[in-house]
Amino acid sequence: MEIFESLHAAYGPQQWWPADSNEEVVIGAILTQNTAWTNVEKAIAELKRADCLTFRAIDALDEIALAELIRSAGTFRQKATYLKAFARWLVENHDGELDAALSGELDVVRGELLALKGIGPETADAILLYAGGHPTFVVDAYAKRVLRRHYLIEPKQTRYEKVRALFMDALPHDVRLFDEYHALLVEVAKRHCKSTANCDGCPLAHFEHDGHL
DNA sequence: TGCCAGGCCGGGT
DNA sequence: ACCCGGCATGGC
Repeated sequence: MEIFESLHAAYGPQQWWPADSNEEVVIGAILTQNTAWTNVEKAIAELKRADCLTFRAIDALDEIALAELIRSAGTFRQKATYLKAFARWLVENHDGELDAALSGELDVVRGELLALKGIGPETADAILLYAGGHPTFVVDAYAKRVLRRHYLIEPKQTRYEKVRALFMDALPHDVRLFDEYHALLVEVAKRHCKSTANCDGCPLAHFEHDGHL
């Protein structure tokens, strides 16, 4: 866990996914697909203003009206469809109770989420970790960028499940660890692994060929 | 002013 | 299995 320890020593506890409810986590997870978080915040504010920040409300809402509320998040017609699909699934199969829907065995719930339109592997893992309290590792563009930059994965070996397995096989399955680790990878990527590398002061500067996570 | 951001889907090879 | 075009807003 050398990388984790270095990042943790440098940045400390992160408190990453800001939300007032588990439902808001899921909504944010869908809205943030390939989208800057600042644009998601505007959309969430619009949903809150319309009192539509729950899946029961979204299930009852007209899809076109929903799309208009979340316009600022980009790809808003698709995301409106995805939110409606999630709401319908939740109400039909779990009486609209998110916590109950996420309370099963990790792999089982993960499979159910992946079967939904608009829920891919990263969104599923974010939901499972941050709303469901399941120990699953969230792999995003930031994590891949950091790993590539430090030669911990091959340039082409960025298939989601492979990278996820890299972490899951090497680390204890602990929610707090996975939460914190993901947040720290985002932080170091934002500071040092943008399009142009700012390696000055990067906590990982000396980890170039160390295979440990 | 074009490029990018906390992806995913559907169709093609 | 993997690759690609489309989706779309707001910030830099």
